[in-house]
Amino acid sequence: MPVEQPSFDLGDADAPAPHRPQPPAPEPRAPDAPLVVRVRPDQPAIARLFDYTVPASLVEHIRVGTMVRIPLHGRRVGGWVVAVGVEPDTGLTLQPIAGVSGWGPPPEVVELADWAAWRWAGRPASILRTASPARMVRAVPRRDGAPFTAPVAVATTELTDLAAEALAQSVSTVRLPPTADVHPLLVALAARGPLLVIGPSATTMRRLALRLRRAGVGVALLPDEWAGARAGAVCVFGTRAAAWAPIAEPAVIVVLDEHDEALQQEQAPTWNGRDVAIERARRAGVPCVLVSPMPSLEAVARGPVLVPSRATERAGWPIVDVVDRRDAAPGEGLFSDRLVAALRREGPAGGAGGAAGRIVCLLNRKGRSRLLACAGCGAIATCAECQGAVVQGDDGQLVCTRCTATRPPVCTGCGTTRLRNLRAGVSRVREELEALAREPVIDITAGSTPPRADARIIIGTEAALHLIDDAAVVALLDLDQELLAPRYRAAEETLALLVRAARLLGPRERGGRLLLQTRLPDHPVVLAALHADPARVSDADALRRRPLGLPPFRASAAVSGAAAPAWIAALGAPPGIDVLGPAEDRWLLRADDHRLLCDTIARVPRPPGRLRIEVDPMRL
DNA sequence: CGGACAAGCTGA
DNA sequence: CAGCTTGTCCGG
Repeated sequence: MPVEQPSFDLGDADAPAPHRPQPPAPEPRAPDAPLVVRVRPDQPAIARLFDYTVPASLVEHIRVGTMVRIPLHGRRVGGWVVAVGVEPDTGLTLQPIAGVSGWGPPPEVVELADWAAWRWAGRPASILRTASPARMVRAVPRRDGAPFTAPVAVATTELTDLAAEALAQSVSTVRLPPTADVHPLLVALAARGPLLVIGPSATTMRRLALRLRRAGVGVALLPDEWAGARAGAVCVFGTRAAAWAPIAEPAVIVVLDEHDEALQQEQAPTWNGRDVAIERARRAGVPCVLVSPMPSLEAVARGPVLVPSRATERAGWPIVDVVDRRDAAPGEGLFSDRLVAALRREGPAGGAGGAAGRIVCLLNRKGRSRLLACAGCGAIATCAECQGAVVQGDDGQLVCTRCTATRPPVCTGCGTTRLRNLRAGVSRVREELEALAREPVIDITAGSTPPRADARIIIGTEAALHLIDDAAVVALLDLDQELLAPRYRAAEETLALLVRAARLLGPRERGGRLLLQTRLPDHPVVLAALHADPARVSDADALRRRPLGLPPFRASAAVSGAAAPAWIAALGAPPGIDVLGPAEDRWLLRADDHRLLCDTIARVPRPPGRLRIEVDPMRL
């Protein structure tokens, strides 16, 4: 169904804004000299830029960011125009570009991609792919200079005051409790002009975008409405990739739930949407407003934390029941009397909340499996050295829990590679809960479908929090497993889990309860939730991390892959860089700041072969 | 990335 | 020594 699209609708996406002049026009050239553009090929392995001429018929479509086809070494590849009207090296015959594919990111984003490639030791092309539309955009809507329509002013509230304070800062964090409604804050910020709003959850971003649209404000929701965002004069909402949104001139950049790890890209380059947003706002000279119920140390290091009243903050955290399990015998810690009472609706929250008093029990299991059986002969997978139980690591290898010996995932009995995850943990707990509750219990793990609305008791892993949005009680059966996890962010990650649990329960006035079973009742995470005071975690973490040189106090990068030994050899021992390892075929670099770390990484040539450099790794 | 070309291996 | 594989280089 080809729609005739004879030429590009240039719209007014690059119309000059009153407070910022157009970028300088291309250098004057002889009337008959062809326009020359510099192009970055869409091939991450090719780091160079190449110059091409532009046929006269295509000149009107060319701007910085435009996606073009170029002949390169006898074939055609895609690329982005990164400069227009350049002076080519003399003595070089330039080829013409082969065509214009469509609209690309605006010039500021093309520059930001270069910065991010430095900051996260990646390739600009891989960033530009993220910044480009999923499908080619042949035309963007015309807005014909229509101005941004700000929302109608709302009465002054605590949130409008916080918004005003945040707008006076270049970077600040507004600490709003887990169940607080951020819509009024966004309305107040949008009085300044079009917002760029990014956050970890697609469903939340969609909901907030539609709500602002209903309030009469122009909104484009990424990734679907890329062209609408490129046209300008609208607020743009999206998940972490929206940090690269094609919005030419946001008045404010907002990052919701800035503490959430989903804002960080998992594959290298491991850019973090919050940090991209902060840099983008700095370059644009506009305020960056971070919002979180539990500001990360990274956010705290960037600017002031603006807090609402104690009453507001307390109202937005749930009632917390700390169940001290220090006197429980080892192994019987999962089912306290308080939990059993809640299961039988005898607890204080028996009639509270929606979903007929739903109870969600969480038992998180990181890693892939605790117990594996062979799909062929049924044997339980054990260690070849000591016959201990093995668990499957994230890389698929079987690791012995006793002697840490590692082997490939192959059955020692019959040689098959098909191993079945028994999930004995959650299954057994489900049966025991059913016996205790005397009614059916549903279990939910990653890949499950959302439970029926009338499922009253649910046991699941963290994945359950994505599939359920309503509960009267959320019980963390083994909080200590989270608190004591061997990750430097364990405390922040656990509090983030409690934040998500709190959102199932709703505001404190709904009476939902967060049940924490723990042998560490005085842990800062427990106290933070109990007192609605997340600073207890960030203060304690800062005290712990600073002397250890952990993020954000020092910068780090993990280097792995087949080419890592050669790269480390080429790195040598530059001043100011600590090189640790290898541990599990991974080296760790540390420096006092990112400038030194990233400059050093950029100077070392990359040997051929697979090399993964993870700047700011999640695990050290 | 992927084509071009050079250097190295093999079999009659 | 042709014919093939493997490796390195480079692109406008």
